[in-house]
Amino acid sequence: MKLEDAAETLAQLGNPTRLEVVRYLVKAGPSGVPVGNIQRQLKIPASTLTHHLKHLKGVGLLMQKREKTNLWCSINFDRLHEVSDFLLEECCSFSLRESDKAKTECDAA
Amino acid sequence: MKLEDAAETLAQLGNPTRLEVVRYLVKAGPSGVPVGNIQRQLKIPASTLTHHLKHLKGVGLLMQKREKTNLWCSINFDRLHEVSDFLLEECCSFSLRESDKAKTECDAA
DNA sequence: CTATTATTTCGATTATACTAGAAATATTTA
DNA sequence: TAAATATTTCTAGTATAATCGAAATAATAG
Repeated sequence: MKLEDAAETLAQLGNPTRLEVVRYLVKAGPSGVPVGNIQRQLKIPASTLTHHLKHLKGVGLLMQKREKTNLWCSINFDRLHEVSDFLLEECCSFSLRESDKAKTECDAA
Repeated sequence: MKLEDAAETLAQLGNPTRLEVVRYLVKAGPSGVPVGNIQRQLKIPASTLTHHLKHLKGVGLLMQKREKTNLWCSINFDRLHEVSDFLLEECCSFSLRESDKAKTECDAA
């Protein structure tokens, strides 16, 4: 993952409203949730939500699938992994928490 | 980690210049690097760099320690872990990549 | 076709972030 | 104290983002 792409993706995750949506979708799992459901559950005005969904889709975090009148949204877990991987990329040998220093999880890397 | 804090931290990581700094500091390891070193290596104007370092410090990603005229900067790896943990929080059971679906790493969660 | 429900576009307001040059401050060395 | 190096503050221009109401556009069901 290129730095610019990672930055853009992180920036999109860095908005509280969007992060809330992401968390909601993560909990919803792969089957996803309709837009209106998100809107009602998280009490986000429809136009605001559409705006944010477009952002999330733009960086590949969101997948959408139409079924009848509903637009189902689901998280792209692979993309979420890519971002978190980028954050920890190449820091394994330095990344042990103090509390984990005695363990050896990272020895293999 | 609270959602608002995670969002704020992710937002700070979401700027390309700052993410470049973070990556540089990650590679530098726990001993860190002086501000001027970052500035010259990444060719970031001093005032711009100071500005960004303040942001990173503000969300606890950056630790600083003075030694003579140099201000040494190092990454707070624990904080970096907290953020990436938040991203994957509670998505373990859904978070297998397609290519990993056959494996069982997440079965314990 | 009409009504209903779902979602998006438009438009406008407001706020905040990025950038960097110039000047200021701090710290050390001579 | 003066000179040199390191870092920060000040300031200002420019750009981009967040928000949401109202109106517009799907898509389906009756």
